[in-house]
Amino acid sequence: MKNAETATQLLDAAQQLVQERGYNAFSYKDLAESVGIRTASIHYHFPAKADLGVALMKRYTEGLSEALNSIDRDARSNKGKLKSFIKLYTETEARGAICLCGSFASDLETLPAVLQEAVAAYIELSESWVADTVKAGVGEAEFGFSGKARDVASMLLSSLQGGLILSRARGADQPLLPTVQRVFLKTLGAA
Amino acid sequence: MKNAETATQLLDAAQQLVQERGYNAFSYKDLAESVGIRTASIHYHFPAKADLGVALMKRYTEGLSEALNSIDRDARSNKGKLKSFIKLYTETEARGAICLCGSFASDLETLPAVLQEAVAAYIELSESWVADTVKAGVGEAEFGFSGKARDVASMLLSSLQGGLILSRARGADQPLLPTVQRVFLKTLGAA
DNA sequence: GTCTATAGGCAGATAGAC
DNA sequence: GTCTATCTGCCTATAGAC
Repeated sequence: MKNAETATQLLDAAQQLVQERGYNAFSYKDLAESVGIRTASIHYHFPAKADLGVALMKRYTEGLSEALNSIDRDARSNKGKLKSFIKLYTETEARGAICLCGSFASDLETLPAVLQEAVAAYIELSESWVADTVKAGVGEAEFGFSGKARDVASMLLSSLQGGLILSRARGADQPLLPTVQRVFLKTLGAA
Repeated sequence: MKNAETATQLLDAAQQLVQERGYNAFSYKDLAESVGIRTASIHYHFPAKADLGVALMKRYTEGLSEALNSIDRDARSNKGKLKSFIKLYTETEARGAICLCGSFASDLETLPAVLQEAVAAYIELSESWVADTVKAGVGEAEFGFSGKARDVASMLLSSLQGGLILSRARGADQPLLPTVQRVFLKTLGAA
């Protein structure tokens, strides 16, 4: 039986490294130093680096799925749901990091196929949830928006991913995501 | 005197590699094979990899500057200018690549300071040009948009950068940038 | 300007002791 | 589960011949 605690520590440290430096720019040595074990021990939990990458995306996608369920359960309005969704990214921006999925996506061509597919699945999950939420808001006359829900959903996801990347490069004193939220809600006719 | 032709070939090949695979995911060996020389010869033109990166961003930023001058000279309307600007990215999407600046930005934390600054400068150039163009369009009553020009400019850049990254991951059959353009122009009240 | 040869270090990964 | 030891290969970079 694997030691779940070490595996979790490895995933936590690896996630931070990928979100800060990128999948190709961190090594098992970096990870070993973060967690306080030797590189050879990491291979016990994740035989190859690709296995670690797949486990990261799996956990991240499950986390998103749970967060979306939470939002659907708790939020009072479709506008509130979308704001809660955007908040998931705002927290990442505050850490000066980028989305795990966005980080993998920017290294896409260097990734094994399973990992590429995991990236696509994460995007699809996000996009369909946003589109459904927009549709619901339009149907309930909460948003004045007229147009394809899929289109604004794509736009939102693109601007969140790009916003995180540009925000970090511009500096912590000029956050972009509040602006993304403002413009997006205005576009929806929900401002 | 350096052989300008080889240096240009190296920059061309390196730019493609960065836009496809990322700065940390290509090597002098890859580059040498692309151009048909030995890795040691690359060091004659670009002593360290960072020098190559800086030269890439310098050339890319100068290219943008020239493209913006061209657009300002030729376009008939502010809407036309913005469409020409977006077209610069559409061509990148068609190649299945991402923006050179976006690629560097996603690896930001692993870059030397000069390169980080070059990334920030490229973003600032783009953003201020878009904001100025939006302002002009609002002033000339071409756009119905009311709000901060800087905000929509940030939004557009974020969605273009993020759009390229997500588009590649979703697959060539579902381009995102036409959608980005449509939603953006609608937001501007220019559709 | 480009080459061969080589340095020195780090990458991911495996074998086998404990 | 974690360790030491080790492998093989690739990385950036340099020295010096041509």
